[in-house]
Amino acid sequence: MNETAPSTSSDTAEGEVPGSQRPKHARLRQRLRAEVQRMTAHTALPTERELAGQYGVSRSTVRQALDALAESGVVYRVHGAGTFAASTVVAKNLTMSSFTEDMEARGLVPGNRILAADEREAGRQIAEELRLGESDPVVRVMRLRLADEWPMCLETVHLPAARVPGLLERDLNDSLYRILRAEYGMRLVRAEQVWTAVSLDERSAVLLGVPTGSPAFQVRRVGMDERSRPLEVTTGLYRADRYEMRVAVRRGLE
Amino acid sequence: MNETAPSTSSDTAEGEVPGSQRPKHARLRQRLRAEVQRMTAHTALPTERELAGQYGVSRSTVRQALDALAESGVVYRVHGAGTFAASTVVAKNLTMSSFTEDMEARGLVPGNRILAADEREAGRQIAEELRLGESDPVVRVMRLRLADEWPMCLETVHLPAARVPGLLERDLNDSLYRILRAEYGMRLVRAEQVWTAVSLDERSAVLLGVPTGSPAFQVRRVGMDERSRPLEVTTGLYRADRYEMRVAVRRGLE
DNA sequence: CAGTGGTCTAGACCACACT
DNA sequence: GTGTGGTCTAGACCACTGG
Repeated sequence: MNETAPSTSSDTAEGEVPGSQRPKHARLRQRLRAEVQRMTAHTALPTERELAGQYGVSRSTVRQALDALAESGVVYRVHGAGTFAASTVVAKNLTMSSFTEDMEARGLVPGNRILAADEREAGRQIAEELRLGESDPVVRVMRLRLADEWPMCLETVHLPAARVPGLLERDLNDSLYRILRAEYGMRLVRAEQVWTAVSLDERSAVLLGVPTGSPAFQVRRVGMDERSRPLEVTTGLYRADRYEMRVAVRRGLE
Repeated sequence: MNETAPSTSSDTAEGEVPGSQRPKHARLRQRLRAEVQRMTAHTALPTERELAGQYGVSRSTVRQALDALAESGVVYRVHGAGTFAASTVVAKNLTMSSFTEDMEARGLVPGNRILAADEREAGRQIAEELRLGESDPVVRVMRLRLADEWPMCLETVHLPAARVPGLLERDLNDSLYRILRAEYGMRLVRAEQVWTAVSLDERSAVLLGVPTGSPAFQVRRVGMDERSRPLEVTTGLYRADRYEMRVAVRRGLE
């Protein structure tokens, strides 16, 4: 990217921390995404060879950037013809995100009301999902999650107690996942989720402020680190009248 | 792949059509996936350089194959340490699939009962989603979809009539998407889906064989080709007691 | 046909993990 | 240190689109 010149002493420009140098393909991807999103749909981008020249990188690096953008549906490629801006993306790929991030992405202000926070035995199902013993202690946090002050979701998080000493003494009104990452080094990067549609029982309905029997989304998630080790189990109950899931999907390989 | 030897006359083995030669990275990915799934979790794969040697390809090609496997959660990589088999993947990435494929993936036998098949005006919403005029004709196909002979889903497909001449004279008990692809060259590769949880009205509940007010998944999908041009709009109503959605998700880039 | 994206190679250097 | 994955380059050829 920067200059092609051998070494003008400053490779990191504009107040960047020298050590935090991101790879060229990542920076290029970011720049291209910004430009593409200002283009009208189906407009052709410069060719890969042109981009390589313009940004002073090799064609492989350009392709690495474009691969990611094509993967997430920002551009599409037509073999032999070119690379084009895709239609305005209304739905993103489904990614792992916290309630806080999810609401912020929807333009809503996330809120929180702790209903319970305690330590208890794992029990059969949780133990199995977290790969613990049945009587191992787990921390349970139940929260009513708000969007613009209104009830949106009833959420229960289970964590291995051994991994999060002192968690119950902390302020849980913050994003729990920021705490887990910052204080306990738990980096959730993958999850397996099971979505089901349910009718709300009386207790849940009252908490969510809707009639008993109203439809709701139930999502059960096992969050894992990069090595696929389970770190947390979360169950969420979302009001169906206020929550929908938008997803962009692609045909898989072979 | 195969032998590194210059040309043993047969590069395409086992009854492959010579013209259908798939790229090396795709074949390697397939072989590696098969091997990895026979390994126990967290076992290290050979190094990238070893794999390159073993299969007679360059390291870049190995990486192209491994990138795809890491993306889909089959393996994970640890910088400086190696590449490892991930835990048994119970959920796949969410991909675009037809009802038929979906049921077959679940080990169920898909079935079909046509409820209606006709041509009508698009109307406002469909027209907008298919980028047609409001009074342009669309073909509508309503089907009750069965799994192991039992009602699973109520599905309504809308197609631009101009794109599918003679469709209504065909046997629609087959996979509709196979017909669209084979006969009309419509290649659905992307879709935007909106999932909601609903309570079934009386008419839908009767058709699905459950009590009125039972919970259900509703999914509305706009299917598109590689250039993001909409080709079909489908609405599905799934019995919540027989259908759940399992998804593997990852944290997005930046 | 010229021009585009798709594939592949060989080689270099860097950043990180593990011992 | 040694070895791993991560980044990047320069160049070659193929497959496809579109005039």
